[in-house]
Amino acid sequence: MEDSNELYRRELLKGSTETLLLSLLADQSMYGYQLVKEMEKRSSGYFRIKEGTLYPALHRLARDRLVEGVWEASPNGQNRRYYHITAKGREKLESMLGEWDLVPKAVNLVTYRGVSSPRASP
Amino acid sequence: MEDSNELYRRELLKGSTETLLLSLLADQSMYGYQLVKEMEKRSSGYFRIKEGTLYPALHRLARDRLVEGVWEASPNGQNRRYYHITAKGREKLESMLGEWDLVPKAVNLVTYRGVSSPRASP
DNA sequence: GCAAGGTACCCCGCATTGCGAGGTTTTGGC
DNA sequence: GCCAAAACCTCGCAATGCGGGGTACCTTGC
Repeated sequence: MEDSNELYRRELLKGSTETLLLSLLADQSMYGYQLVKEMEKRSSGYFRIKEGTLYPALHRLARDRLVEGVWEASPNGQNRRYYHITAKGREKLESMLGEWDLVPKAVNLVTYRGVSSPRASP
Repeated sequence: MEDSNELYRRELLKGSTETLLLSLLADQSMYGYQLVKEMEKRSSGYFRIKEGTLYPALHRLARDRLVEGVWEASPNGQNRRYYHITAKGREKLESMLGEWDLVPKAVNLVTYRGVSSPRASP
């Protein structure tokens, strides 16, 4: 009875991938594979970004100049593409996190569910 | 500088439409047009579901037996299709809201952003 | 020295969703 | 009679996530 929820979750997470990637990259530069592992680790296994999702997303971010990818040789000699967040990327991240905060608030307005933390109030 | 955010929001909200609709219908039965207005009203204008989104979504919900649509004549005599949530729909809604709670938590784990409300404990 | 598995990158095609644009019928105000 | 609003609907596009497939390198065990 979990598989229907998996599809639901997939749809739910659409659009959030780029925000999450930018968040990680705002902290430190990483390469693709590392991003997958780090994401899973930090979210306690919740976010398991697939490679078929990751690389296209990184390319979009690069295309929009939100990150910059540079090939660098790792200590072992293997080539890795490290992604660095740009100034524009940081701006965008701020704006995205702002959106991210609004959504649950609006959802709570609609669903009512316990007036748990209406901390905002002039 | 708002239009890029609109596209982002659109992606962000993918998958949440059905949850929102079920939430409203859990409260009381409504017809399509009413759902649009009520959603916008309750969310203070944040959610403006378009008809091209609404009706397909309602049909999916009906197909999955989460809601039931019945034609009824309104006081004026005009025919409206009222949607009623089913028992299965209520179950599903619970499960969806559960997912909805998990997401922001996992996001906070990844983004760090202030350990604002770690209310969840043992 | 070599096979196997992990690291690390990538692309293609499918499924799903949200929406703009368009269309229909009925009601009500002028 | 006419036009806006209510109320329903469909079609095609764009965007995303992902499974499956492909490549190349490095490390480890034997």
